[in-house]
Amino acid sequence: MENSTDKIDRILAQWRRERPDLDVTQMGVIGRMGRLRNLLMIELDRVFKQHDLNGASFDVLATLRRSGPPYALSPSQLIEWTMVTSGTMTNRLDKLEEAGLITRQRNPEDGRGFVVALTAHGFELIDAAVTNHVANQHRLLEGLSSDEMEQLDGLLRKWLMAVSGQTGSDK
Amino acid sequence: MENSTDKIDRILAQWRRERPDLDVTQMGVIGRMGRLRNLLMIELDRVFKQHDLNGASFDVLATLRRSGPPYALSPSQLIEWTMVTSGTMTNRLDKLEEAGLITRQRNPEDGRGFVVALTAHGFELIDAAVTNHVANQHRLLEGLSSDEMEQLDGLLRKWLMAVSGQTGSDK
DNA sequence: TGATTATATCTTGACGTCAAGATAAATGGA
DNA sequence: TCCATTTATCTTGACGTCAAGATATAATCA
Repeated sequence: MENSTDKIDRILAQWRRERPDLDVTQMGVIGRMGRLRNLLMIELDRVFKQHDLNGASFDVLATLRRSGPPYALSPSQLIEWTMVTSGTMTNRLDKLEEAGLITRQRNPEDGRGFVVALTAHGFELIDAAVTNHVANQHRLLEGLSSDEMEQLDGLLRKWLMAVSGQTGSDK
Repeated sequence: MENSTDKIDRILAQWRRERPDLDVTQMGVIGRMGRLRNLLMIELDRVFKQHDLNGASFDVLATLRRSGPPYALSPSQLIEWTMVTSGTMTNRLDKLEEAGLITRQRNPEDGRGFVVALTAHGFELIDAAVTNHVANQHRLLEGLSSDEMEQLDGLLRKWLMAVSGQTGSDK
């Protein structure tokens, strides 16, 4: 017990044997983050599925919900918040519209644009889903103390800022 | 300056306004990790692309390379290391075989199986790619001190272990 | 030995995503 | 006013992934 190793440790050990010239410390951090992210996605999807949603549809509905009344945004605004391409957003909106969770109306003030709004059903559904989603996230972080969680958040924030700055993304 | 906010902070602020009943601290941590992961993937892909690879093909070739001589594994072993489904692996191997980076031969000791091996070209390519990949990872972590990196790794390890145990995945 | 069960891999069909390009409407000068 | 440019969104085609099921071989056991 203790000092237990995981798959990432075994990968790093292999590299150190085969390529002792490389310092794979960073690979460990990045690899562990990737694995964790995948695992978390699977767990989050479980709850989404209980509401007939997936990560993509949840993302759009949640963005509309938290934007506040009248729970309506343009596709462009949704694209900015969710950081997907316009093609992806068109596809997501098609599905959500067909499911009766949103409406898509032409913007009377700009003939090029649309206004995407939550339906009553969409509102109820996302409000319930978010409640369960947040509870699920709490469960997934039970393994860390609040101090550790705060520390982790600080480090991730710093890292994210650094990489964003370096690559000119986000804002 | 200082105390700067990012997109995640703005999302959390919206939730706190619209749903003050929810504690979204955990959402912040998970969200920031997701964004960071996406950003990192984009940056890693840049280097993969320089070698005509993507994350999927790099993953397979790297697994074969670090397994050591004779740089050969079964599809099942590759599936276990890379944690993808068999259908995904078949697809990846088809592409790599067509590109001349691996060979796929029937296993003489088990008629159901195959032996996937790096070609000479595949070996050279992945060895060069890994060198650049590791340098790229170093660059992406320049924003953190080695102390911070170590701290982060420890927290991620603990979190990963907790979630893995909770969900019975990984090993 | 023959039948059942387990294993290794491939096949198929559906998804969500992206890049690139097509439309159509709005904007900014000349 | 008219044309060139920009903006908002949709369309198309290609990818990588997964779940479910199809095959074929191996292992087990009655």
